[in-house]
Order: sequence, then C-alpha cells, then structure tokens
Amino acid sequence: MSENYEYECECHEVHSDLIAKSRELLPEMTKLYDLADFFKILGDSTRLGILFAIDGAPMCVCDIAATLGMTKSAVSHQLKVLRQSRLVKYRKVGKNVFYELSDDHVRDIIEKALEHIEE
Amino acid sequence: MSENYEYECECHEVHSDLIAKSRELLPEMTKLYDLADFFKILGDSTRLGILFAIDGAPMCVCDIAATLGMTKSAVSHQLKVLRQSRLVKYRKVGKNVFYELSDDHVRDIIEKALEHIEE
DNA sequence: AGAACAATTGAACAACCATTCAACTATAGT
DNA sequence: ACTATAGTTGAATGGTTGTTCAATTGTTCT
Repeated sequence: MSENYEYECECHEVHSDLIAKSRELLPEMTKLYDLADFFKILGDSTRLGILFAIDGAPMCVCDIAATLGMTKSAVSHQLKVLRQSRLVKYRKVGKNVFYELSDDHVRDIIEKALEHIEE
Repeated sequence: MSENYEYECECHEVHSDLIAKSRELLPEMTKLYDLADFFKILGDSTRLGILFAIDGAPMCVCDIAATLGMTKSAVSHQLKVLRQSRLVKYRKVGKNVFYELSDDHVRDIIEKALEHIEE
C-alpha cells in the first residue's frame, strides 16, 4: 500500500467519488501498520497461551514453560516479544523472573475475540 | 505446545500447584489455535485496509484496489482470506463483485484495539 | 571461588506468508 | 462470434517468523 495513493488502478470504470470517500475514512498508514503489528502479536498460539497462563497470577518462566509444555528458551523468546510490545511486565526475584499482564486492555480484546469465535 | 502436557520442564523447582491452577484456566488447545488464527488474519495491514475501506459502503475489487493503491490481484488474494474466515460477504453484480463487512463483531474488536494503541 | 540453576540470547533452520506475474474465467457490449 | 474488462487463481519468489540448539549472563548457596 502506498502512502500517497499515487498508484492508478488498472481498471477503466473506477468510482472516483466512492474511492475519495473511502480514503477519507481510512486511518493513516502508520496507524494501520501499528494496528496490524498489535494483532500480529496476538496471532500466535504460544503467545496467547502465555497471556492466559499468567492471567490468574504472576508466574516465572520455568512454570510458564511447564504449563504450556514448552522449553524455557522458546517461552523466553516469546516473552521478549510480549515485553517489547508492553503487553506484559516483569519482576525479578532472586534467580526467577515473574511475568504478569501489564493492563486489562488486552484481556478485554481477547475476551471479545473469543466471543466472536464461539458465536 | 503439547495438548496433553506430557512435557516435563527442565527446571528443578517447579511450583506444581501454580501450574495445575494455570492449566485449569488455559483454554483448550483447539480454541487457542482458532483464536490465534483469527488474530493472524487481522495482523496484516492490507487486510485491515480492506476492512476499513469497505466499512462505509460495499465496494468492488477494483475500487478497493484503487483506494489502497494496490493491484487487483493482491487485493483479491487477501479478499479470499477474508472470505474464507467469513469476515466479509460479497455480491456479484454484472462483471463486478461487491464486498462488505459480514457483521459488527470485527468492527468492535478493531475499535477496541485502536483505543489500546492510541492510549 | 566454584558449582548449580533460572533465564536470556544469537545463529541456524524450517515453515509460513504476501506480493508479483501470467494465465484463466466469466460477463457485457458490439 | 469477437473483443474488452472485472475478477480469480496457481506458481514462484523474497521476506518474515517460531523453535531448536548451544553458549552466556546473573544470582544463590556452599
């Protein structure tokens, strides 16, 4: 997708008025990319599993891995992604690192999506 | 992630009670996969762009392509994905095919996600 | 200081995915 | 029937991404 829409469709009968109207409603490209990136992060069963696992109470990496039946390494890599997108926060206690959800926004979105799927 | 959790974590001090509790709250694997698949579909700026474009009024492929500044082919490929996941419905009129959102669920979820990002 | 362990990290590999290109289908108009 | 056009489709390609493996960091305990 091009930011300034200099692209011309190869069709002959374009409805210029409709297109103009549609473009007005379209969010800015950067916002569209951010939105896609956000959904991309939720679009992985491992990351979703982690979010569900730490939903009830903070957990250390080791226990998250055991809960999901995965290696610590794989979990840690995905925790890094969740950390960088600020979906989780963490707290170091001795040798352990405890992860928890950073806020309720994500919980709501996942909840709504679950409803949509189960309809 | 393994469905029956036969995997054993390589750690020595696992909190078995926490893990048991966390596993109870964890959705079934199939549901987790479905949820991830749903978010995966929203995790692409082209598909999001299409959803925003047809939000106001039904549009034909050609006009969607012109709105986003992309080729018909690329748009059509992504429309197929959106079609298969029932996020859009379509109607054939002559040589044109008009696409529109299939329901309001998705609109709500995208709206909530936008709020989360803009916070 | 040294051993043990929780967690992180980087490289490598395989699997997945979006766009391009070319070919094809189907409909409309002459 | 023929031409033009909207849309779809399959294969190919380049880029992205999740997991594994091995190595490393940082903390605790003796």
